[in-house]
Amino acid sequence: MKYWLMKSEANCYPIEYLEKEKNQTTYWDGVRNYQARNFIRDEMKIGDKVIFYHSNGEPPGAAGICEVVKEAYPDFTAFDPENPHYDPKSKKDNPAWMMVDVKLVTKFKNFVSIDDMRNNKKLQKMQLLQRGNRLSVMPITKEEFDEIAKMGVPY
DNA sequence: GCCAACGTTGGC
DNA sequence: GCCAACGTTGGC
Repeated sequence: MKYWLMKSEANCYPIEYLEKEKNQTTYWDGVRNYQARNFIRDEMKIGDKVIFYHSNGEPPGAAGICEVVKEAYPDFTAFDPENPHYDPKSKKDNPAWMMVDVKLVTKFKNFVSIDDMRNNKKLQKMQLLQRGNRLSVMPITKEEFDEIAKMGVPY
């Protein structure tokens, strides 16, 4: 099993929206970066755990945990000219962009801000915290996942 | 709203 | 295939 961190803009699709979805499940659309796409297409498997991260938030940070419940399939929002994520380069017979379905596991009782993560020695190496990081989907280690989960849901 | 960082595009 | 210009991301 792998562990991931995925960013969603806090003012666009916060974790509260996922909470309200039917079966607390949604499709993760709008990834338009090849490196992130490759992770989704090639490496994400059912049961993988994902840190749901709020970017552009007040403050930015980890809001909860979800898990992959459906593996990569074409991101249909790329085919729709009306959709903000429309990309004419992606054809139905040769889709450029992929998505997975994720289901909410838990929303954190304690929101874990990016400052909290920066101040935690065990999380220093995370790609998220490196200068200039822009990837919206990135792998993290089990240790990092467990640490964030511990900070988010204290006993 | 600013702007550093970085990915993508397109002329050559 | 290089690289300048441009667009986007995302923390601040």
